Amino acid sequence: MKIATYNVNGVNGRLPVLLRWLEKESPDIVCLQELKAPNEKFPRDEIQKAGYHSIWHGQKSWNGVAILSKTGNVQEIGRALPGDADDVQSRYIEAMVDGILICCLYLPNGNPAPGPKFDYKLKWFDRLQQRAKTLVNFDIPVILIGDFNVMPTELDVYKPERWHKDALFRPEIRAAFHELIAQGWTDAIRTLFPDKIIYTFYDYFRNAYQRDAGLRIDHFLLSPHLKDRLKDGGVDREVRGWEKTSDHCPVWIEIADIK
DNA sequence: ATGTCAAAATCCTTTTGA
Repeated sequence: MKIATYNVNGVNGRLPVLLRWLEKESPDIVCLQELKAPNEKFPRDEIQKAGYHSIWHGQKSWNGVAILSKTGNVQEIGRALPGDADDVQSRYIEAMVDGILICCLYLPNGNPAPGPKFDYKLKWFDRLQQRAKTLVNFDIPVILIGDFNVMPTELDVYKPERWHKDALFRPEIRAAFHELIAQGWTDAIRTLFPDKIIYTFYDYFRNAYQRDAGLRIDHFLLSPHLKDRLKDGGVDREVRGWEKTSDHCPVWIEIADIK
């Protein structure tokens, strides 16, 4: 089973790119982030024509997450991260898909830091840790998937010394990510490729993609049930070079089916 | 400090978030 994540940076503006990639790579399950569309403007019909059932949690202008499935065997569990009833940002959706609990998330960017946006990121991260602490002990496979807006280590940044004060790399944020991992989660891509430089995002500025000046911020965190079923993974880097593309690349993993 | 991109409001140019 192939599972992918893709921060599309506007699901309608990037729809031709999304459909072209779905056709080419044909993942079984896809998590999307940054839909930048209200619920009524999600392109359900076009995605259905491409062979995918979808559930989504949209919002006007910003944020928005969705889960796509080829089988349509999807049971939504929730569409808000517990812990703050006043949080109106659409950044989380959770569903059982083909026997796996898929948690699609778009963690806040947090810049500029310090400031209220960084405080919101820290609080959101704390809520994610709380939810994850419950999920990691579930007797079913669980994956936390999406744009975490965190580079976990210096290997995940093209020039780490330039990023120490950035909200994506500050010590507090890296510490939060490592605390999350310590609950028992497996960073799938880093586990497959322990020493490899892998980026999932390239800024639109200064020809970052052409210079390979990227960041690894899109992650799959596997619960203990799935650790031994991880077969392969990678980044569809060439998609970042397509016309009218997102600033993120699609990322994917392959999970062995249950025998 | 800079740079790019897309979409909304301030509405055909500027502001915003990333």
